[in-house]
Amino acid sequence: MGGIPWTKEEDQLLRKCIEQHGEGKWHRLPLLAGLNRCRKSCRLRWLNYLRPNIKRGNFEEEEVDLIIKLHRLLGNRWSSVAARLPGRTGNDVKNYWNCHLSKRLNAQQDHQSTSSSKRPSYAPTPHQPVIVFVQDEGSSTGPMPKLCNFNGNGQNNNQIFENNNSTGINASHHPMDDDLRPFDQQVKEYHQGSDDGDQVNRKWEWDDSIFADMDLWTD
DNA sequence: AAAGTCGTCAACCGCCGTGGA
DNA sequence: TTCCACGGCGGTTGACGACTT
Repeated sequence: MGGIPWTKEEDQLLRKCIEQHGEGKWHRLPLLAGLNRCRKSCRLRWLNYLRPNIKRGNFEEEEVDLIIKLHRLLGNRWSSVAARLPGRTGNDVKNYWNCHLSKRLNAQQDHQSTSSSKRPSYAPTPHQPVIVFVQDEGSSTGPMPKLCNFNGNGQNNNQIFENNNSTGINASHHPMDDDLRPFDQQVKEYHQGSDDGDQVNRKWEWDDSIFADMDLWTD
């Protein structure tokens, strides 16, 4: 393991302390619990192992499917992915991805890249929904992320896009104007560009909008 | 049976954003 | 405005068990 394993006695002390004082105040917890561990270790041990309702064991097929879909939408934001998987932690999801899925998907991508036409590395596979940043007309909040589908040439499939008016996408806005840079970069710039000082709420706001869109897509 | 290799996953590390002083 | 403490997160590490040679 990557550190000193927790003993049953330490787990007991941590659990007892959190039952008494509640979650949070991690900086005080080692002292309160009488543990010779740093605040981060205590928090991690609780969140990844001791918290009630944590699901252990193999991932089910539905969970794996969901992880793949969510990762496509969110990238390596493991805590956000895990938030949609009841009982699973970000660490679990991350480990599962690194051990199982990244290799599997890389192998698939290698196979695709040798058998299909040229496509930019960040471009989606055909009919794979991706996020584009759309400036809604009359909106003062700046570009918002929306799901969009692509055809096999790496171009937007307008048919699907325009049929998806229920997502709130402005059909008069041509999707090819949208930004197709790598997702992580767009997220970073999106947050950097925020000037309302409420980035956390805003992040969840658009996460939810993406999932609302995704539901429409998968229905 | 022994040695070497690989896969898994708990734990740690370092960075970032936030809020309060 | 700056500094600092804290919470939170993703990336990485490394021990250990399983598997292969």
